[in-house]
Amino acid sequence: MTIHLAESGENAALKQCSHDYQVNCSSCRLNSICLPLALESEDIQLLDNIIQRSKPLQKNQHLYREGDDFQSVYAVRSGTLKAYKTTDDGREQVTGFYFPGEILGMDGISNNTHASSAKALETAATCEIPFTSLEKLSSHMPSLQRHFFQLMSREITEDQLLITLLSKNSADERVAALMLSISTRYARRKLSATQFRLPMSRVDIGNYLGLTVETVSRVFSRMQKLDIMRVDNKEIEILDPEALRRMANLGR
Amino acid sequence: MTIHLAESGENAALKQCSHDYQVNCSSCRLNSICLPLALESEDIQLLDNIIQRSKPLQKNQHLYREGDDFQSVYAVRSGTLKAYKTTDDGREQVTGFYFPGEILGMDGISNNTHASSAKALETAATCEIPFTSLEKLSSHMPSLQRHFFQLMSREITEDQLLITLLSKNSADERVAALMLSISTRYARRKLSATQFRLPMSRVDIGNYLGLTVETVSRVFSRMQKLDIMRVDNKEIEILDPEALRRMANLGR
DNA sequence: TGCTTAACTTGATTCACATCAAGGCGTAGG
DNA sequence: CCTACGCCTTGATGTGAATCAAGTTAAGCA
Repeated sequence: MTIHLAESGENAALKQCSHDYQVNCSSCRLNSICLPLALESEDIQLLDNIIQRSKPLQKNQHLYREGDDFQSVYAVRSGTLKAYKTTDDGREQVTGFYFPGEILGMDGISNNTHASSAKALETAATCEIPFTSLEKLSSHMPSLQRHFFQLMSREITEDQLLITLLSKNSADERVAALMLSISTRYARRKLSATQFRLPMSRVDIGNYLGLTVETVSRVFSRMQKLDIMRVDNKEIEILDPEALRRMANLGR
Repeated sequence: MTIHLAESGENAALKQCSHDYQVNCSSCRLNSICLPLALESEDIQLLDNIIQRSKPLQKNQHLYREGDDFQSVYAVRSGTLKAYKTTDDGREQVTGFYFPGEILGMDGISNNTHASSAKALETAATCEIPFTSLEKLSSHMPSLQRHFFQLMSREITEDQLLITLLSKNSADERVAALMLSISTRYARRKLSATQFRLPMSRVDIGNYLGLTVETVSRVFSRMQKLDIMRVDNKEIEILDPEALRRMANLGR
């Protein structure tokens, strides 16, 4: 069972502080939304065996960088990360934010090279899933194979949503849509859907949504004035979810 | 030369006119860029067995529609298709163009429902690959599993490219980038990289790139005036590829 | 504790592209 | 053959968000 104890007792120590350092998928409170989803408990055990849990990343530390050899995909255990690409002229494009239970790094599969960089927006812990092991395991576990195909497909549909957002929606709509998306993701983890702290800066938000910081800031002010949200720096409180949905104008 | 005889001898007839109606992967001239890529010839045979080749779609016919049950992914054999989503307020977002050898429909895997619609921009033939069969086959053929993971990952990285294009680049840059992309895809099929016919309308281009028809048209005029491209309705000739790359401003 | 720098907000101005409007051209159908 | 419609182009005008410019608040650090 023991995977890579550097020295004695590490595993035992980890078990003791399991609230911030989960040691296995079976006991992880994210397992219903993460990769183990839809696996039998014995299968979860097998998956568990290939997963490597490393020490948390500090804020601004990289999990991987664009161009790095692709070895693994990662599940977020705690904290938040952003994925981004750097264009040749040095500008940055944020391609996604990753919350606990979400998987990142799949864009590296196609070329065996990470197509984007990932850095921690705050202290963050991840589970590393070596891809070759995952591939082998998938061959023997149809439900895992299926689930991983679905995860990749989900990434595609989410990218398409962002594409539509960028090409068809106004600044107000984009920001509102992001707030709704974040709210939903908190709710999925049984956290408040109406009060939360944004882990990313205004710059990151603008960057993700194809807007400037100034515009993002103005939209927040506008939402505040309309009593749709209370915005106190990174603390968000959604006062009128219905109005927010109307503002996002995405339908349902 | 006769193409789709309904009655006897269909297979034999097809073999005779294999240049426009490929009957198997082994003899398909697209097999080096399509799904069979990286498969052994005996494995290609197995893949071949699950693939269904149906009669061509006419222009504007749908291959599948958003919301349809997901059963299969498709490889383009000839012609071109566009994938698009319809937003709740009725507008359309083109999410991709698919040329011969390219795979579409993977966005349906996540929900067992097609997340976008696909329609033929001109007469087009496809190979239907039933997904459950593909899954089973993948379990037994590591190289196929790997290749399909890579295809999905490629779709992700390409969507990310479009995201960056939409959020960071000017109208000129977007159109130039699309022309380069199309040029590359023709070249991959050993066709001219500098002279080709655009299968899609200006509306579709605008829709894909988040621009209006008028803007697309103006960019084409500008390119023509600068002697970067000759544009005669849908006929394109790239006169100065280097200048086009500079205009796209994507670096290499 | 105060200093320094990063992150955010707000206002004034500019600009790229959308919108509105009209005319040209190629193709299908009577 | 002519008419009609879809598709494309070009011009004039409007506008949402970018840019430029300050100032404020929050946060790291000596």
